[in-house]
Amino acid sequence: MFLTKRSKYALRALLFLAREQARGTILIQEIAEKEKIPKKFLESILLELKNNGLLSSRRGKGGGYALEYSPEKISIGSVIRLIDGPIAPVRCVSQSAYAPCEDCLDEKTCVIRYLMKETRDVIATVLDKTTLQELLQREDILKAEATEGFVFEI
Amino acid sequence: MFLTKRSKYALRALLFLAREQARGTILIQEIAEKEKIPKKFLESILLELKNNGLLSSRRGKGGGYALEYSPEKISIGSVIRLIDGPIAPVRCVSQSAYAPCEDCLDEKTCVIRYLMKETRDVIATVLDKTTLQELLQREDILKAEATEGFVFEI
DNA sequence: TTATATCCCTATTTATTTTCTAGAGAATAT
DNA sequence: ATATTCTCTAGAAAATAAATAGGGATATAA
Repeated sequence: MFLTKRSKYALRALLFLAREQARGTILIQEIAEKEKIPKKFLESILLELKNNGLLSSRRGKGGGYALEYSPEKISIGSVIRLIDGPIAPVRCVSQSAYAPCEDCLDEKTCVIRYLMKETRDVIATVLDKTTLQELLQREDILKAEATEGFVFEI
Repeated sequence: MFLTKRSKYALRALLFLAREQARGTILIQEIAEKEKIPKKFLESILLELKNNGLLSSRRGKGGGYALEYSPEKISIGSVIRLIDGPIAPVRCVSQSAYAPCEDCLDEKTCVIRYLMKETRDVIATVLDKTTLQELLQREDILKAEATEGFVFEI
């Protein structure tokens, strides 16, 4: 059960790009500074996102990165799968990257698998239903609450 | 998002002990063989479970391990927390082992945190509601289906 | 009491994954 | 041309996970 820094950084960078979408391309440098992400590390992350079609980029003066799709088209689940790999707690219940356990006696009757399948499904539901845009909207609400002193009951 | 081999082994061992509860104490050796778990590795796992009160043990001839509680008292969530640590995808949303992110600008308005909290909650719900006993019951059902050729719709 | 079975404990090795850095290469704008 | 910025390859460093080694402590049985 773990989100790597790599995918956390990826999400922060994508949220940043989504927020600043109107400005066109944004420098790695700026994202790294504002989001406190090691620049070289971020470079490799953004490159991976670009190579998988989520970002576009331009080199040279005036270059930088931009979202390739609008924020409501990008689900958090897809980003995490892309960066961290499968969401499932064990590979034998992964939809995107199934692999059998080497030491499993009988997959069909394995109850750990049964439970992990259930776990995978609830995780996937949460992460796939949520988009960058929804997070930005939620961010607005949280910020408003923070300044206006509301308490929001979940 | 990951279940370590260590906790998978722990669950398999506990399920084994729950199934064979009537026989009294069971040897590490037997569990290791039947469940295909490296014996020395399993030793350290069972010891940890014992030191945390889930198992009792006896040394010497006729010794072995046994469940300290009945299987309906042991939730899967508690076992995974014990062996793998917190269930939350990020520590800043962990109930059992909260820690702030070092690089977080404002925890209150962090939307990644918001989403991970939601994720943690659904995972915890699934894992904490399920006990060893329920898994054994489910196992019976799965085995019956496998032999009788039923198809079970989730 | 002696032999044997069995868990208990500490330390260490090995493997794998994650995080981060270095440095040169290629495209672009002026 | 030159400065700027992303691109690419390689790999070091750190953290975590998985497994092994070897003997110690304790209970039982003969």
